[in-house]
Amino acid sequence: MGEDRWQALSEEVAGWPRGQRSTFVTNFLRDLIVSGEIPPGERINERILTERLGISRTPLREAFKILEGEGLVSIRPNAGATVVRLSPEDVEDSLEILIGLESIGAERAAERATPEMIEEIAELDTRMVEAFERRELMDYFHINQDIHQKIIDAAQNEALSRVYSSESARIRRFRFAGNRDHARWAQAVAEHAQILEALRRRQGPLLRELLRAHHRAGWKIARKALETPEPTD
Amino acid sequence: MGEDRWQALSEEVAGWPRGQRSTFVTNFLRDLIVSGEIPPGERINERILTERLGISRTPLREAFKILEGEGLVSIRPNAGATVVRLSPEDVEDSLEILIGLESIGAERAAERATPEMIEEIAELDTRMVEAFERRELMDYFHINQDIHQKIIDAAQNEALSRVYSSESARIRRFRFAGNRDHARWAQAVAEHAQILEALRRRQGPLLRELLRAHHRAGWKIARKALETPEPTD
DNA sequence: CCCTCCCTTATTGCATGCAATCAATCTAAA
DNA sequence: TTTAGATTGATTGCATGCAATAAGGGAGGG
Repeated sequence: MGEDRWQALSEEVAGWPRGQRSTFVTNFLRDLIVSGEIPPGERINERILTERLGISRTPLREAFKILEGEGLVSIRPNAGATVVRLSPEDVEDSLEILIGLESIGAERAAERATPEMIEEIAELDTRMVEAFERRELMDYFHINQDIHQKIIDAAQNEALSRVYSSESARIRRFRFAGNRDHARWAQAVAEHAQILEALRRRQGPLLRELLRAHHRAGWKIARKALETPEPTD
Repeated sequence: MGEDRWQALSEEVAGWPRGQRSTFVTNFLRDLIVSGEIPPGERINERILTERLGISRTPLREAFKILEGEGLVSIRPNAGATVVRLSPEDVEDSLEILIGLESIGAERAAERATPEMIEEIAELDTRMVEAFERRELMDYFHINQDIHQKIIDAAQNEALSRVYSSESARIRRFRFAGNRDHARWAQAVAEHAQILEALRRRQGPLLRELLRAHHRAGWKIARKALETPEPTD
């Protein structure tokens, strides 16, 4: 559990404004966790992080509590915070919720999305296809996430956006694996074109089914990559 | 915003164990908020609460962060924590999510509930009918909440249980209003009998539709009670 | 060789102190 | 009278110190 992992982030966060320290640490830590930079099962040492970030333990510990609420870390009394280790079943559980939420969102989005929202999603789709053609997986992945969140947002249900975003973050790392397979990647791009078209034509039920199939197919591939169990460290 | 509200809870929490203080304060505060004892829009004063509870500000502030994540309070820098004020639209948004989640849960529960789980729900249902006959609204309400959560739990999807529980808490206070109308109350009890029957017979789709109708009917009544806008204080 | 107990050290949980910020009141000039 | 500015008190954000606990390691007995 190398201290060297934290070496990189020396001064980069100095001077976070008063009143937002815990928020910023939370976002920072969440990124490290969902990107997999801090691996599942790893204990997060308070002292090392506070020294590297140049903040005190108080806002860091507040961040732990927030991330615990999001299901990203687990805090045991006197044993600190560890990154939660999700089993394939946990991921599948979350994915089932996400699909359910997107189903709700899809029908509402088809009804309520403004032309501007649809246009914004269309632009993201264009950028995503470009990223695909350049074979920039990371870019592609982020734009992809963004599109799905924007479709949800188009439903204009704040609770839905909040829950979806939080649940989505939990399993982001695992869904990334779904794009490793190149054939699947190309297929996903094609599906997105259909999804956009259904949204444009405001075909709610179709949109719902397309999204459902899209996720299931992605997960089928991602699951394979996860069959290799993570190290128990 | 009387300090007297907190008068009651002097010594009752003394001696909360190390390592669980913030958890306990969180639960305690959540109860006060979802029950409406701390009204929406009210600012929560740290000093008063810490003095009454006999704890320091640190675990209390951690509780604020957790509750903010749950959408129950809002923290503004240098202006402390205030109980969020939900509009009828916010409640309806959350309710739509809850209905969606219960739909997922219903079908899974019908497939996966163990006989023990169903039996437990049946016992709760009996107790709920008794509470109805004794006209004990508060008891009834709590058992009712418990039944819905247990149905969800029977789906054996941890993410679902977590999200449902959190989202349910957010709008608990508002759903309470749905039972004020006596005709509706009796109707709700009858619907619960059908719901239990569908679960026993493992009729997933039927269970789903019964729950959906149950919630919609409850909300229709509750909504009336909320048309009277809350004081803007 | 292994197991148990004790001790040391690292780390956590929480209380508290200090500085920054906000809010309310007062003063003075227009 | 009104309003801009200053001032003081209350409250928050964060850093830090101390006590409690856990984790690790060695000594001693089996």
